[in-house]
Amino acid sequence: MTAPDPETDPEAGTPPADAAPARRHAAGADPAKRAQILEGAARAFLEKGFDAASMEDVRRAAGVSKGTIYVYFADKVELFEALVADKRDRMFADVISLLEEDLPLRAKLTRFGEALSRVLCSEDVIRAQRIVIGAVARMPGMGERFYRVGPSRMHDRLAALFEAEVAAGRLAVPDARMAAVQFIELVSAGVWRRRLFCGPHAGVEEAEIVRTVASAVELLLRAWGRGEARQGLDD
Amino acid sequence: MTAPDPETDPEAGTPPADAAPARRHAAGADPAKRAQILEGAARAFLEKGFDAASMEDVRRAAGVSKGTIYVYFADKVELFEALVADKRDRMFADVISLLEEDLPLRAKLTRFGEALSRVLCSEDVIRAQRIVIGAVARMPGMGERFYRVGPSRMHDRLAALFEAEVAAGRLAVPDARMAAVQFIELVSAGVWRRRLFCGPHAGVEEAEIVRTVASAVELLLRAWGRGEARQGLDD
Amino acid sequence: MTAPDPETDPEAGTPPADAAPARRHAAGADPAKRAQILEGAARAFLEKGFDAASMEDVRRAAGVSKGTIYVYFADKVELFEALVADKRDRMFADVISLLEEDLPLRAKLTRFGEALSRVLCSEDVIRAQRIVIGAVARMPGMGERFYRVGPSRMHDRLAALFEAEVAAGRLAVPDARMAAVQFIELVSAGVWRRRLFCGPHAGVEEAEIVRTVASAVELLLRAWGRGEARQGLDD
Amino acid sequence: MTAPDPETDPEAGTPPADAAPARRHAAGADPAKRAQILEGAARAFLEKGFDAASMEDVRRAAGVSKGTIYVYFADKVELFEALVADKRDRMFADVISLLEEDLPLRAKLTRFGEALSRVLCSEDVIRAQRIVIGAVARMPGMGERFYRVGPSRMHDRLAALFEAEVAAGRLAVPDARMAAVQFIELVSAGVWRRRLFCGPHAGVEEAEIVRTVASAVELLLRAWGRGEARQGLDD
DNA sequence: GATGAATGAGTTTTCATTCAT
DNA sequence: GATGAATGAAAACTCATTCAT
Repeated sequence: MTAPDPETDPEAGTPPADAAPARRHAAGADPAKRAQILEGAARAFLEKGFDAASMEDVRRAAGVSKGTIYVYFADKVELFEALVADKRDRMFADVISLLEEDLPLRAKLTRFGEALSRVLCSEDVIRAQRIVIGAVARMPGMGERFYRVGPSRMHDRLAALFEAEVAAGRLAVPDARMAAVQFIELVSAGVWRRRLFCGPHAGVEEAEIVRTVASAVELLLRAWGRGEARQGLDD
Repeated sequence: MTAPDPETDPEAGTPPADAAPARRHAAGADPAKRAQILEGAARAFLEKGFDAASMEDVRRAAGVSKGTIYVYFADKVELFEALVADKRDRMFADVISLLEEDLPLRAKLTRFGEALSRVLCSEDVIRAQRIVIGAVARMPGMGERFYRVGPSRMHDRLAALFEAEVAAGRLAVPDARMAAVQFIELVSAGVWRRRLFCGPHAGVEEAEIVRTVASAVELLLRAWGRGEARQGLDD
Repeated sequence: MTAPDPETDPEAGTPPADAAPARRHAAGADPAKRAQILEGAARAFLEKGFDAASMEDVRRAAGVSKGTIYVYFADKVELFEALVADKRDRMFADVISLLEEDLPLRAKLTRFGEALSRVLCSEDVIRAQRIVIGAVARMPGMGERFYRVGPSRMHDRLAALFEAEVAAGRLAVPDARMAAVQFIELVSAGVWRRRLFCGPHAGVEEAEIVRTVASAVELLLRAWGRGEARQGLDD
Repeated sequence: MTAPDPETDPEAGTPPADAAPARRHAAGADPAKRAQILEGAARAFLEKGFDAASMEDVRRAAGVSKGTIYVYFADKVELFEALVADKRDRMFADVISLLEEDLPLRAKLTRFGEALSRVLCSEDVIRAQRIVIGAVARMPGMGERFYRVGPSRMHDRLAALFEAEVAAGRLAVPDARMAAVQFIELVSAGVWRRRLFCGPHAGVEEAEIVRTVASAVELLLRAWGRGEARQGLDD
């Protein structure tokens, strides 16, 4: 349940990099070049969006030839899906790991919430999410996978944590998964949605995130906290 | 605070309709034709997205000539922005009006929450939001305006309601705006975000929305409810 | 049997040209523009062949824009097939009509044979046949149609003529269709095949054609001629 | 007149094989590898045609590297011309040899005619001829050479035979070369041309060839046969 | 004032050829 | 000497926009 399971995704991603640095790579199998292309694609797509970015933009940003891109990726869509798959996994891994730390509930939720909110609301990630959302109509599978390995997995992990806390008598939530979903939503309440539609409010986000997460934790504990978990609540 | 302020938007909308109903309209000044074009644009853009829909698609759906479209709208982007502005206002008006009704707090929040959630998560509105979000990079102003007259206005109205309830001693929220933002987020917790990334879960949404709104109301009242507003809570 | 039946071909060709010169044509329906494009396509394809000629070559030769070509023809293949269909019918009509003339058999065969041979071995027609033959693998239907309305129809008409001559006692061919096929082949014996593979032998063709047709007629009449048809044969 | 004269061709073919069989070949000088490449090229070009077959198709079919191909052949055109030169000679050798056999005229012409017709109208050879003909515009030399060592040589050999028969009193042709050309044309009358433009008429060809050759022989002998060569003719 | 045929810049993708390994 | 990854020019085709009718 805690093991990472990236293998559930059809997009295997990088071909097995030889342990011993091979002198010559098979066509489309040089991980460095693949990464270079993905990096250029990230720059081009994040700046302009999927449709507005041309393969020429990608080529220029990646510093490779057009032909080379097509050796590594069958077409523009496949390149984009590979890019999303690549960033996605990296993105959520660190955040989830915070739930494994040995900390009091309040501190753990706060650290997790802030980390999650910071990631999801950072400029690049917001741009990426906008593009993915904008592309869902044409690439439904990609959106589903993004949701599954991102938000959905968060829900699972957090629900498990809540259940453990219930068993330990520190929480009285009647529906752990609902509570998990609500908490995830609350940690970026007002920020994530706004960022999806609006440009960054210069410098505001960090303070807002701290306030928002603190409020989310308080709301949760005030509603469902028991025993030591209620410490510090006025009531 | 409750006054409608559409005039803050640069998109004036319909050109000044002549006071005296002219028999003949100036170029690009026939409101019926304008509406006809917007209707066609809505169909075309909702079905295919901004980039994938061609002006030919719009023309066909609207049943006018290409030239006419360009008389009413300077280019594709302006047409799209006008379309979004047009739908946007209609969309939020009804929902907000529910907050004016004379009902007990719990019922009022439930009705408002369900209505809002149903609107925001309906297939067409989800599609529209995806397209707007996907277009934010290229049309930042449009996203800002959408957020301002949509979610942001919700926050304002709901915060005002909460303040009134605090004044009436039925709520003890320390930060009415934060609570408003949180409530808005909670009423579609787990549904809106998923729908942004995924196709509809056949038939699931309605039941999910009812459950989710009920849980949101309960969470809010359990944390901050006072007096009669706590009726029905076990604790 | 003698009526022209161009309607057997699926390629309807030119849309009905209004008797009264319309001021404005439907998209892709201006016969003059269509002819202009076909003329440019003819120049481009005849010079370079189907694959080697680019749509840019066609555009330049036709003096229209690329977009316009694609309004009139769905793609490169369709343009080419339309071109072939267009030239084909014109090409064979005159030749076949020679068989209807009221002349002694020997003269009729000679005139027909020379006309056919001249057409089939002229530079432009040879180029066209080369391109069609080279394209058969990719457009089998086009090759079949070319053969059907070209050589095959010749066989039919000539076989009918031979049958009439047999009935009139001037010919004793045991198999009129075989004789027709043989005669068609003989009138350009050695010339057509060579021209398919080789460039023009400066100035040789005309004399060669006359000699070849004379020899073909003599061979036929010597083998199967009866009565007056044998006049002038030494044996 | 009967000596092989491949030296008239500029395509020397295999580079000078070292007199002493070297253990190691110079670049582009290994005949086995050259043959292997040509074999792959044959497969690739016959299947797709000159333009549609890519050098990658050739490489795959040949099982060598791209670079190696370019060591043996300067470019795609040269490879194709070498391929055609290679197949060409093989193709006509056997057929011509039939003219050397010691058989009665009628039998000899029949065997020769059928063999020639079968070869020229077989699927692979038809495909090859289509490709060569389609490429004549871009590679005129190749077409010329094909005609010269193919049909043209046939004409020479057959004309020589006819002259011998005239001298022997068995034939009375006034123009042996013309008769030779005519006979060559007649043995595939109606079949070769049709096959150039159309796909195979399932199973028809063999019977048609036999009938056609018989008719060609009969026509020739009926017109010009003398003495024993007229045996079996009704007249 | 409305129309829609024409435009041509710009898109994605292919593939003959080269040259570092 | 062989290899095959990389190249980039060029291809077919699209579509937002204009302007003569």
